[in-house]
Amino acid sequence: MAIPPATPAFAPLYLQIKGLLERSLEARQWRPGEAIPSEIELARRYGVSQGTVRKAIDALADDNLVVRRQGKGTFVATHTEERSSLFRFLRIRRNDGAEVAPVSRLLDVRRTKAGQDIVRLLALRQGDAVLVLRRVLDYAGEPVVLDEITLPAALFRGLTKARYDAYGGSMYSFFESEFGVRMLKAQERIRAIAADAAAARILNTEPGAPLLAVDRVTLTYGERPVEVRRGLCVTRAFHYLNELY
Amino acid sequence: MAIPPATPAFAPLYLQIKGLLERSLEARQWRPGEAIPSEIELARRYGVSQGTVRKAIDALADDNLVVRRQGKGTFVATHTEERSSLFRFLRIRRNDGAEVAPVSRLLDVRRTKAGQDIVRLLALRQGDAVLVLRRVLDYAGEPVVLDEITLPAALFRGLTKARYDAYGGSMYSFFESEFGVRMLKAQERIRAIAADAAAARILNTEPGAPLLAVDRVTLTYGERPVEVRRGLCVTRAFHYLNELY
DNA sequence: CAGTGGTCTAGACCACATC
DNA sequence: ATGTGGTCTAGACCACTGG
Repeated sequence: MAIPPATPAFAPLYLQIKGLLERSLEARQWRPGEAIPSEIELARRYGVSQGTVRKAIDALADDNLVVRRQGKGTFVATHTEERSSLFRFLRIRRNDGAEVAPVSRLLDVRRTKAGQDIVRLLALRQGDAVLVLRRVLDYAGEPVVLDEITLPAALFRGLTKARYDAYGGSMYSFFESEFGVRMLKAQERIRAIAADAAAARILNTEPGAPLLAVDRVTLTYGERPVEVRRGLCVTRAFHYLNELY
Repeated sequence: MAIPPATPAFAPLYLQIKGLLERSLEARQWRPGEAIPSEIELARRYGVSQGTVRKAIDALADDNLVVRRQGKGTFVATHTEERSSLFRFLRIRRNDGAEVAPVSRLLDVRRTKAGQDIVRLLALRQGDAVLVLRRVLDYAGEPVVLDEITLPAALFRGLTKARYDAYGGSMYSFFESEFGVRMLKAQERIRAIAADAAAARILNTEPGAPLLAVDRVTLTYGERPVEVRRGLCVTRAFHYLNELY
């Protein structure tokens, strides 16, 4: 132990360390996919024991902010690598349960002013600009999900359809590597609705057909909302999977 | 340290301890809501350090099998106490987000032979008997969810409508305290369907109206399935809430 | 081999609950 | 005052990775 904490610990020491590491991650002090310093090095740096750093990193790993790999190190979590991370935010499964990766097809990108709901959900100011993306997820060539994705324009300067089309990889991987915006967690509200004519056409079904409507608000560091998304899903051959525990 | 483990630890020691504790829980060595022995006592009993027992109990707490309370002890988790545990398995929320507890109204209990799907999902044998419960969840007097709950008859001997009606409390609390069956985790598959005439009548909506169909398989100790449930939900004023992280 | 995270121990002290 | 879980430390050893 080198430096005893001056503050009598409003929070436990390991949570303070976790907070410091979180701020470093947010500041992109280490890039996604990169290793952070070893536990021993961090312990030395912060003047605490290795056990305390360990608890801090364990907490970060629980939050999916970093990934531990025995013998190698601890790495900044990324949407770009690891096939598994795709299904963390994609809960749609084929009815036989298989984890099939869909093809993402961007229909259009449009720029507009945020409506009242979006202003509230994204914590924007009245009149702020947003980008609205419409995209379809195809499974084996069949359209299954129609997403309308709303983003604060200020955070995604230069996002165009051409640029996404040129990029290979998932939407969140695109956001992370091209705009430095990392989606960390989300809240979804799910309802059943009847398909309108436009959605029915795109999803290759009939108007009035029951659809799953999934309304998502996605958060980045500091609980800041950075995406609002509505997904419409045809659940004939697919379903939304959720684990309760 | 008293007894060094004879086996060279196929699993880490703390996971072995966790397994032993789990078996004790399953055997109802301590009743739901009761305190388990203190960390120091367990460490003495198993001949390991307190830190190892601590990691084992932490893992059990992560699985929601026990609840830690500082200064008091560690308690066997129960569906009977704690309002919060209700919403662990009930994801329906009012559109304004409020956690309102519904009133559960049992329509009927019927005994029958398990069909092919149920045999598979509940790991039964062809011809085994099951109980089928139909119940409605009312929110402010309005029917919102219609559940069809299928249980292995062998585990729920003596379950009747009268007995449930006499019992105050949630369904899982009823199962736990009256039949010793504890629901630990579940998997849900969610789809949008059109209401049939029967469901529409009970849920006070029109045939063909879009409904959320939530298919749940619920597991107890040892990953054994003990409940299959289909919930139909009118999502006009309500939705299904899910957190992704 | 050295370096990393993973486990285990032993002991000190803190925070909380109860009597 | 006592007993509980919660934090923190220091050090030993294990298991995995890669040069």
